[in-house]
Amino acid sequence: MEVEAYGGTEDRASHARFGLTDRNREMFGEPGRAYLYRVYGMHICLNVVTEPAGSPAAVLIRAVEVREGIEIARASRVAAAVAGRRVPPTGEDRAIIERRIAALPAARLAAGPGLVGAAFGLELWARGLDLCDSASPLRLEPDSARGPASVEASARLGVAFAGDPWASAPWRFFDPVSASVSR
DNA sequence: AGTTGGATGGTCT
DNA sequence: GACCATCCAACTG
Repeated sequence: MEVEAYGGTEDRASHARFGLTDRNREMFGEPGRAYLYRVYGMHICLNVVTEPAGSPAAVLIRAVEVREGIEIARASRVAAAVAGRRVPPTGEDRAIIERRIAALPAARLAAGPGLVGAAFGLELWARGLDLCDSASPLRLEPDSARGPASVEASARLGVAFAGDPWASAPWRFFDPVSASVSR
């Protein structure tokens, strides 16, 4: 498990630094909803909106441990890899992708922000879903079967462009024991 | 083990 | 027109 916190207009690493735009609209909305965006033209990233409407902030879900539906997650990873191609992959290309993903340990299926989107088969239509609604197709639920996780903090990744203090703020939180963390 | 570059397109100045 | 809240394969040493 691995997450990163992003703040409002003052946080130079946050999408909210531009103020309200079409892309970051969800960050300014109700807490507990999903904020999704596309990065590098191909990956979908999932965030949880965390502050009341009007106060933009979100937590990026950078990595999770897939504990159920592992084969579904593998199939979603394959589908995402295939969909990311401009030209349709040949049968051989597809076989290579399938073999690579079949060989992945389950712990690595969603071990990165883009991989979380791929493993869950997320697309932009999931923007704004209420993650706290038990009827939502995408939601947060307590896991009573799991003990407390250990938590460590570090600087956020991939935000050097923001400069200090934002680039070095220790707002990445992860379970150092977990194998399902980006690297 | 560490570094580099390609894929790929929306978003913002 | 430049820049990404990324991932992976293909290099170097």
